[in-house]
Order: sequence, then C-alpha cells, then structure tokens
Amino acid sequence: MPYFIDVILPIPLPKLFTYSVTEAEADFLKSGMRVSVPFGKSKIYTALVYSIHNNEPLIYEAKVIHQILDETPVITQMQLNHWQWIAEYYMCTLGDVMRAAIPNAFILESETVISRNTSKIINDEDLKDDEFLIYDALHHQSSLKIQEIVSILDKKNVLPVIKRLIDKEVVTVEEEVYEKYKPKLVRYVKLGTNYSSEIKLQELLEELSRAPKQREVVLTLFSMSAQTKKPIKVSELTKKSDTSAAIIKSLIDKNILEEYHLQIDRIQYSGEENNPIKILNEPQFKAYHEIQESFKTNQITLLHGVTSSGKTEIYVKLIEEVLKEGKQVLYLVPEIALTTQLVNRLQDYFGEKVVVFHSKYSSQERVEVWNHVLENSSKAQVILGARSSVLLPFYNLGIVIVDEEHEASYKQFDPAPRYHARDTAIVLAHLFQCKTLLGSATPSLESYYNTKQNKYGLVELHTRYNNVLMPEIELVDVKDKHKRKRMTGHFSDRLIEEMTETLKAGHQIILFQNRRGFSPIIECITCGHAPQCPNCDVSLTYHQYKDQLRCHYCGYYSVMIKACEACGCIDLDNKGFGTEQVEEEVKDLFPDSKVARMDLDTTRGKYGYEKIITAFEQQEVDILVGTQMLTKGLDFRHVKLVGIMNADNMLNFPDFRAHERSFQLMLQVSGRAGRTEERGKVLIQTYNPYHNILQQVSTNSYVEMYKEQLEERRNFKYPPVYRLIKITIKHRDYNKVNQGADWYAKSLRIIFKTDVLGPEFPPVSRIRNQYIKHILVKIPPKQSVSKTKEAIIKINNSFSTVKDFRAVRVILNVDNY
DNA sequence: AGCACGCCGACT
DNA sequence: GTCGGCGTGCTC
Repeated sequence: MPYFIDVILPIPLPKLFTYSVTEAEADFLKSGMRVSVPFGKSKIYTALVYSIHNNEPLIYEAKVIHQILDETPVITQMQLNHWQWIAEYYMCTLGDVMRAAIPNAFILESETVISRNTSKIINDEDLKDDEFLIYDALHHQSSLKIQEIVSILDKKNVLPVIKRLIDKEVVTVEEEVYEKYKPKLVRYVKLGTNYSSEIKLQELLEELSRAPKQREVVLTLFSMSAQTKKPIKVSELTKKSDTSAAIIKSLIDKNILEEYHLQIDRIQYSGEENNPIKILNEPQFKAYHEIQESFKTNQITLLHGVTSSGKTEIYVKLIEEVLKEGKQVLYLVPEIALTTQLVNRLQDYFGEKVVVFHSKYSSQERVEVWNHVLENSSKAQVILGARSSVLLPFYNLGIVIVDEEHEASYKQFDPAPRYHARDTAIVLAHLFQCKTLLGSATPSLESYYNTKQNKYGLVELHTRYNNVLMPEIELVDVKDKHKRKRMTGHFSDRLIEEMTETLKAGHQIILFQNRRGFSPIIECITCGHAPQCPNCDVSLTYHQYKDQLRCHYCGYYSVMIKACEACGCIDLDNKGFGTEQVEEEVKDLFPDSKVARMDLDTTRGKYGYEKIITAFEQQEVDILVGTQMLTKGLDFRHVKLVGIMNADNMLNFPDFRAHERSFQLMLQVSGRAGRTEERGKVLIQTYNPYHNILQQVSTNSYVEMYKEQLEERRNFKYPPVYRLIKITIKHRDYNKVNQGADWYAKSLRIIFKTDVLGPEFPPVSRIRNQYIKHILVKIPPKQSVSKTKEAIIKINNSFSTVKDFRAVRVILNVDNY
C-alpha cells in the first residue's frame, strides 16, 4: 500500500501539499513532526506533517520527501487545532500561521552547493570564459556556494552559467540543509583520570615544578573542586588562576586536564528562594473570591480594577492555585509591559518556574523557551509573554491571564496572521478547557459589552491598594490661557506652577505627549511648502537629535534642509510638537532638573527601555517626557504629577475608537500619579475642556463612557455591536488600485448592500511607493460571521482571476481593531 | 511567498 | 550582441 503525508509549508498558499513516503517512514512519522521536502524546481523547504494517509493524489504524482527532521513532534495536536481556528477566523493560510508560530530556527535553511563532476573529463576549450572561471575555482575548493560564484564572476545572475555547466556535466548541484538551532555549550575541565589518586597528583605537581604557571592552574583547579561539587568552567578557571587560554590548552594537550562540554540555557534565572505570596487585602480578597465564583459559570471573566488596585497580586494568587494542580499558566501582557519590574515580581514568587517570551529574544532563545514549554519542563510553568506567546506548544494549560486586556498591541497588523492575542488566547483556553481572566483598569468596549451580554463574567475592584486616593484631575483650558497670554511655549501657567511645586517637594513628574499625527512638521513661512517623503504620501518629521528629516512610515531620512525647496526662503516654521520639543522646553523652563525622554527613538535596542525606566525609578531623573509607552503597567512610586500636554490630538484622531482610546490612555497615564501614600495630581491641557470624554476622564466614569460610546457605536454600526472586516488594496499603480478597489467594492455590495464602506484612501494613501485603498465590510449582529467570510473569500478568488488585478495585493483584516 | 521562464529596453 | 528589468504561472 502506498503511503502519503499531507504537510503544511510556511508559505501563504491555502492548500496542504501531499508527499509520498515509505511504509517505514509512515510508521515513524507523527503529525507535528518536521520533514524537509523538495518544492518547486530545486528548493528544499521545511514542512510540517499534518496527516498521514493512503490516499494517492489523482491529478499529480506526489514527490518523495527529502528527510525526516524530528524524532518526536515539535508541534502538538492542540496547536494544530488552534492554528486551524486562527487560519479560518483571521482568513489566512495555515502556512501563515506556521511561519508566525514556529521559531525561526526550526525552519531549516537550504543552500545550493555546486561541486565538480569528477567522473567526467573536461576539455578547457569546451568552456566559455565564465564557465572556465568556475571550473577552475572548483579545483582549488571542492564546492562553491551561489554567493561565492556571484563574487567570482562579479555579476548578479549566475544561474544561467551554472545551468550550462550542469548541461555539459561539468558540475553537479546539491541542496545543503542545515539546522539553525545550536545549543549553547560551555567548556568545562576536570583533572585527567590518570591523576585521580593522591599519589599521582603529588607526582604531577612535582613534574610541573618547572612549569609554575601550569602548576598554579592545577592547584587552583584542585582547590576549586574542593570547594564546590559543581563542574568547573574553563572561563572561571582561567580567571581564578589568572592564566591564559594557551596554558590551559597545553595542559589539555598533555592529558593532564580533560575538557568536556555541557549544554546550558541561554536564559537563566539565578534568583533567591521563593518569597511568600503576599496576603491579599480585603478588597483584593473579595475580588479573588468573586473571580473564583464567576469561573464556576463563566469560561471567561473580566476583572475591572482601577489603576494601582493590585491586580497583579490577584493574578499571583490564581497562578499559585493553578501551579498546585501541576498545570501551566499563560500570562499575557502587552509587549511594552515586559519590563524587569513585572518579571522580577513574578520570579520573586515563582522563581525558576517563570519563563519570559517576547519578540526581542533571539531565535536561539526562542527555541529554548519553546522546548521548555513543550516538554512541560519545571522551568516553564508560568509563561509570561507578549502577543506571540499564545502560539507556544502548551502541554497542559490551567489558566490564561490577559493583563491590560484593552491594549491595541495585542492585535497583529502585519504580516498575516492578523490575530488578536486576547481572542486567540480565549480560544486556546477553550481547547484546554481552562479559564481565561481578562484584566484592565479601562476595559475595551468589546470586552465590557461581552460581560453585559453575559458572555463573560465581571468582577470589579474599585479601591486602590492601601486606600490611596485616585489622583485629582484638573482640566486646563489652553485656548483661554492663550488668550490671556498665560502660555510659555506649550506649557500653561497652571502646569508650570504644579511642576515647580512638585519638584520642590522632591517628587517626580511625567509629561505625556501623544505621538500620533502631531510630530513636528517643517513648513515654509512664505510659500507653505512642507518637505514630503519621496516614497510615501506624508510630510517628513523633524528630528532634532540628528538634525534630520525622517519618514515614520518607510524610514526614509535626509539632512535637515537649510532653505525651502520650493521657493528658497530660509524662514522655516515648526508645526505641531512632539516629545522632543516638549523635552527641550522643559529643559529651558527647569534648567536645574534632570529630564529624560521615552519614545520609540530613545528606546531602541534590547535594553534601551529598561535603562530609562531604571534611571527614573532610582530618581536619577526628575521629569520624564514620553509617549503611550509610559502607560503600560509601570509602577513608579515617587511620581506625584502627571501632565498631559495636549489631549485634543488624540480625541480628534480619525478612527471610530478615538474616544475610547483617549479615555483609556488618559486614565492609564493618570494612574501613574500618586501610587503610594500621597494623592497624585493630573493636569490635562486641552482646547476643549467640555468634551464629554475629558469630563468622564476627570470624574473617572468608565461606565458613563461605556454607555455613551456604545450608543454611538450602535448608531454608526461599529464594534462591538457590528463586526468589521477591513480589505486593503495595494499596488504601485494609482489607477490599478482605484480600478481594483472599485471592482472589489462593487462585488461586495451585491451581497452586503449598504454594509460596505469605501473604497477610500486612508489618511496616508501611499507608503513605500505603494498606493493603498481601504474597503470596510460591516457585519450586523444577526449575520453569520463565517458565512460572511465565505462570501468574501469567493469574491477574493474571482478578483485574483481577473488578469488586470493579478498583481494587485489584497489584505484581509478581520476585527481590525 | 519564492522562483523559473520568457519577453523587452540599455549598455559592458 | 548580452544583462537584467519585471510580468506570468506554478508549486504536491
């Protein structure tokens, strides 16, 4: 009987691919193992076994697999089910999900290697110049890689030459496949077995009396092994005996020392013994109890607890319970919240059981975390991670906690799979039949709506830890201040007063300036011209620290212009303001205070973020200026004052969630003020102090905000009442985008009538030389979401068969919020 | 998505 | 004349 396997390839094709295997291979293989397979003309890809069967494909002949890569599955059955859901719900392929889920190092690289065909005698005259060059090079080196041939011939396209050589049977090609993951090995030494007895050792030391340095090393090693039972690292020995690698090497060569390697983890926790878990205060305990109760009837529960109410302690208590049952915990946080603060706190309680996972880890580090989770190792009982950790190979999940549930960064926008980690985690928990706890001080409208629909349970926690009062929020009317000439730059007299006072009292200040749609744009005073990005449809932003103009979309930059490019006038004006400018102004206003800035530009690199946080924590910085980064669950104890420089630019952002987001953002920033005994103060500068959202922020009225916003969403047919699917049409050619988008929208309207919006150009209609148009499909509450998706897929398929639109890219984004 | 094949302009 | 530009079609 013939045997076949269906595999997932990490490419965005909707189908599985069938390969033929032998009976023995079919016996050995299990779904979730990796195999390498030939794909296309010459490439070898890493594929994942999905199923094993006997159904011979009818219309093509299945190729034979290249190699089996695993002894045991690296992907669990549960994950495959989960992937299936993700692919279906978010309208992408299994290959897309595979690429996002699997650590990069699991996907093997293949490289074409060219070697000389030794079984054939070649006449030099038969070869052309470049053919001879390669033939000659192969006499010096047994094999060549494509890249090496490119440099030998000094031209880009070397494939035709190689092809001719193959035809003439001068060379043979092979695909070399290699594993990317390399375990980290540490070199250790021990005394050679010949010298294990006391007497032999004495002899050795005498022997070495004329080599004092070597003798010293042996003595040091001896004393080290007397002190500790642990293996001795070469690096430690070198350091302790103050010697060089050469001396150690000569000892190894003489067989006096024996060298060996041990595999170690790249990320290690070297902490103290576990701290006892804090006893919950009364409100926390009540909430904890209510969560337990809610879990009896609800799979999912939302914990709505004000900022600084000690939600983490409640999570810790729940985690403790789950760990007792011997199950794993997934603790999701927004990317940015993965600070040492939270990690340390969890490690204090759970020590080595905590493992962290996020995008800044190298692919090698990711493999290690992956394997720990897969093996249900004691090192991976509590998985603390950002979005992508929902894709880890959980073994026996006991609970999922999604902290800061409202955070937009849980949604992946590009590339596919465009999944929402919160919702994907809920499905994951469902697969494991375990509970999900969502937590936030400012829940997303959709989650709160779900509690009202009785889909989720709801637990509220209204008091801050230690009964600290919520900060006092004051709205400052900037328009009025301007009129009365009470503004210094972007600072109102009220803000300056409060800042002066706070600094005098030795407290810290946070100034918040939202980054979106505001950055300093350079404009010519005479003709109004503003420098534009050559690739995108936006004005360039001025960055003072490098004196550059930059595009935030494609990364284009140029030096700051000296004069207007259009009219040559040298008077240029700074429009709008960003964090950088706020920082400058603060320095002028408070020259004696230390100011730091936290935004995308200052937090580059693996530890950029932590450095700033630590400096602020240790009070090396008095005033911290920053963007939304500041809002994410940071616990600064000495902050007394928070200033929001301009509330209006977020309120006016053209998005149906602008009001909800502004509310969340402002309350979250406010929450940074006064987290210990003293009551904090928040100043919000605005041109429109009577805006409902600002009123709701100042009185901390979440429910009021919820009701009002929900009403609007209902009226304008937006989530959570309606569901959304956004379709993006992208192409280099302006007309093709227009035609394609029109065709697409027209087809959609035949089925969905008025529930189709657009096509419309987004605020930035060209990015990286690609024109973009959006179409929005709204799904009414009673309409089947899966049927809607089926219909869209049909339209999408016929769209791609239209010749003119073949090159037009279409992106489907489900729940694009 | 990649990658090969194939047809057309611009230069060693 | 070749080089390499990118439109088109296919991948078990």
